Amino acid sequence: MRLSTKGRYSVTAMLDLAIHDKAGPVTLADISQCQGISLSYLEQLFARLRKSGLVKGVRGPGGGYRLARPASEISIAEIICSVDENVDVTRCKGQGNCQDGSKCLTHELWTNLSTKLHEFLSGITLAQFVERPGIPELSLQRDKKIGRFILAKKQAAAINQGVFAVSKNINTNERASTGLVDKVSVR
Amino acid sequence: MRLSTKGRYSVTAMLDLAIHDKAGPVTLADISQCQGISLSYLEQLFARLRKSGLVKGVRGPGGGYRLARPASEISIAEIICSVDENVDVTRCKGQGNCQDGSKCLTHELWTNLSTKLHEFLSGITLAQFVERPGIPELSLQRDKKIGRFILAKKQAAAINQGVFAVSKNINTNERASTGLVDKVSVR
DNA sequence: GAATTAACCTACTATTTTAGTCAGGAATTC
DNA sequence: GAATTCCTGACTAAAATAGTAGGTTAATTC
Repeated sequence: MRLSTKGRYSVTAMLDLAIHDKAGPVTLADISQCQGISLSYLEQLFARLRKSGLVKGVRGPGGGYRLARPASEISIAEIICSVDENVDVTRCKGQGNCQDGSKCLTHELWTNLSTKLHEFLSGITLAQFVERPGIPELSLQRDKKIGRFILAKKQAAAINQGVFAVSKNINTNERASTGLVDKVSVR
Repeated sequence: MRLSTKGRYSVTAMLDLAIHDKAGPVTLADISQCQGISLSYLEQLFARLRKSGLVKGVRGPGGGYRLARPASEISIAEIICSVDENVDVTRCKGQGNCQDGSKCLTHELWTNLSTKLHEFLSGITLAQFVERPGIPELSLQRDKKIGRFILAKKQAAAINQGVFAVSKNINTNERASTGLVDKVSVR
């Protein structure tokens, strides 16, 4: 099991949008440069995110992408679903073809497990990550270094105005990442 | 994001082992026939499961595979980890190469998310699925139909002896599976 | 002890997915 | 009208997945 880079890129990019949301649209060129992802590839991903109604594109100079909804209403699950299209279901597609006529156990197992997984990922929102203490400041610091000056300026103003209020931070789970963890979800 | 068939096959096969565990070893040929998976492919998966210490092979006639530990001590996460090898981590491997010297946000985000996902999958054991009411009986019924007679016989005896006690059943979540759910985890 | 069963092992192959490139067009701002 | 940025579709190389094939070894049964 793994999270494709497609999914990872998307979540990361959306996080970037969420962090800079109050400061205005973020261009894909910025994200591309900052995260070392091909611009064209990002465009493909954002085409899907836009079709899913997660982001809004703003054309022309000063344009870019913004979140279509508040970060608190966008879950990790939604992001991943919009870029990963895996529509085909279990081996026995609904009617159960496990050699006999009866519905096979497998189907129920997977719908159950997938439902639980989806519920889990639905419970994590972009906002929960943005709201963690230090994140906006760290992001600003980084932006300045790589030359996202205009954005950094707008963002700094936003921070000063207290837009990035630090609220209930999520369970950080700082313990060292084991090999197992990496295998499960980070590709 | 998706669960590879590699992972899905493995979990399903392990579930089969768990259901028939008290009745003796299960052959890969049986699983192959029942689930329509290539025998050779199953062998490759079980080689990994064995190396991970999740199953024990029993050679010769009447042999097959058994769980190396009680089903209650084998989590879905362990199974998936043993067959999926994705060792490479996030883009910035530890030191953070997001154009500047500082550790990028992304890394923390993913270790955090992956830890949570792993914890989630670690919390689900094979036993939880086997113990759901009706599963052993349904499995027996199916086994009979496709000709797993010897196994079915042993299993029926086991059921009669009350080996498959129905204990606390897990949250079944019967609601219809949405497209979203399939996209998230079932490939 | 020969035949059978079934685990165990290694190498190869086709298909699909991923990740990326390229080449352009359309809206917006200056 | 020139620059900027989104937006679109078609193509491509590399990697992972899923499956094949052909064999060896250990235990059991006859």
